[in-house]
Amino acid sequence: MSRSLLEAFYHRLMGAYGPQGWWPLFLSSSGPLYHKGDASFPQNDQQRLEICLGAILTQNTSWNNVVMALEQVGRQGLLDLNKLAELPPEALGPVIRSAGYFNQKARYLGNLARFLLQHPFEQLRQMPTDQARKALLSVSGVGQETADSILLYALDHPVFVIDAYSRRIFKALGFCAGTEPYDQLAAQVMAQFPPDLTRYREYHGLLVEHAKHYYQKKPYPELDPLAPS
DNA sequence: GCCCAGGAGCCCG
DNA sequence: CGGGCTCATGGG
Repeated sequence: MSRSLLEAFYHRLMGAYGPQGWWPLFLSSSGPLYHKGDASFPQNDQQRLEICLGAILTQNTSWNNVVMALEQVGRQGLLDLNKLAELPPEALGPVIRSAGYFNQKARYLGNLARFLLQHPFEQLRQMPTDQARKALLSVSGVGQETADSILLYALDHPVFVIDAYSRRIFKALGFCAGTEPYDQLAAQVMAQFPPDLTRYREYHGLLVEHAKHYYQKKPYPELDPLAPS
């Protein structure tokens, strides 16, 4: 994993697409969906919770389906930790139906809500990153990518999120083999691309945007138009 | 009809 | 540790 290539690619993406301002909020924010260059984001626990719910709901699922589910959550007044913690999965499932795997995800959301009641956002934010990560991973339904998304976007911990897109793109560009275990790939990136909250958020958002342009449908382009030389 | 989406848990060799 | 299976809706 070359530091200069990783850096160059970041700037190419930024030049092509501009700041992405992830994570998109629409339920708990009356302001803009995206938060370009806004270091004070997220601003409150309700926004942090929305990010956590989205991180679970988007597991192997297109964002559009997640939006529909989150709208139902809001409509039912369920953007609320206490309610989510107590609501039986059979009752929550139909609400998030559009996000798919709704029986599983209803359980996962309940697990996470009960965890967050025991570990308030402020506590998780102050905790050392690796300790907060370990705690999140103890929740059934929170795997590595979901944990890192929550850490990065909801808890302001500078961790690099590896997802199917970033792995696919880095592999195509020859940055990595593509078969590395999650932790190993994340560690390689973070060793070469210094931890920085805003840059990590942007890089992930940019990779997803780039993937939607060139890495959605097979066959992928022979040569990535933004490949740094 | 088919393929895929911003994965995770479980089981099995 | 790695691979295969299950979970499910909605859009292209």
